Amino acid sequence: MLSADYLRGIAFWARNLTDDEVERIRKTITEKTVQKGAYVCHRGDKLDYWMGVASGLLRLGTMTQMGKTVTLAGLPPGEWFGEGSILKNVERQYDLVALRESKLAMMPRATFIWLYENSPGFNRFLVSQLNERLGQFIGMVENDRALDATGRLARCIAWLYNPVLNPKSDGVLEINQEEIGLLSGLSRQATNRALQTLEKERLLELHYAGMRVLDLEKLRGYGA
DNA sequence: GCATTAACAGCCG
DNA sequence: CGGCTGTTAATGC
Repeated sequence: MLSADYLRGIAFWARNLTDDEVERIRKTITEKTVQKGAYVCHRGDKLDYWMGVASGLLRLGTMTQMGKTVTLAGLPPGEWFGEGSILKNVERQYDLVALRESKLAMMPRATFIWLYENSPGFNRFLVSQLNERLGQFIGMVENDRALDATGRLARCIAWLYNPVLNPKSDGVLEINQEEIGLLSGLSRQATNRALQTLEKERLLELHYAGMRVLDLEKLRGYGA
């Protein structure tokens, strides 16, 4: 069973809840581990859980008819997702793949609905999360048409670093070049070149299997 | 040209 | 040693 402290560590929204609320829901939340490359769900699945990334990294996306992968978002630790399908009680709209071994926290639909109907703190969180997502996707539509590889990579890094959606970020992204490439739709080699360009411009600092973000605003607007 | 795959040597943990 | 990184060479659109 998850402790209240552990839950608050992996779920930013739990800090908006009263102790009573946390006590009431934490018993209902379970965890599971998924292996690298495994699908968490496919488009069209009916999944009765709201899920959070406790550790690892997931990719949210779809396939075109040609079998080409389109990434819609990367989900680093601390992010929770699926509220759209839960609220509407419909099938999942997207595929979800683990890019490395990941641990998922799963909240049953009944618990989610209970929070939605009873907890003001939870609702404040939901509104800010939906608002943040909306802003991200609008930005994607505006810019993605004419961005070069470096621009797309910069955008992708800015996503993962989003402090509202991903409150656990402290400046260091633990993601290797292959993984960020998978999210950006670039080969590992192209990713490597783009990262070096961004480092030369001092927008980030490369580390072994990770990087430190130095200028989030410039990354977000790169090439626009 | 530009991006991708394949291959390899060097480095980090 | 195994995984990650930086380069280069060959190939495709």
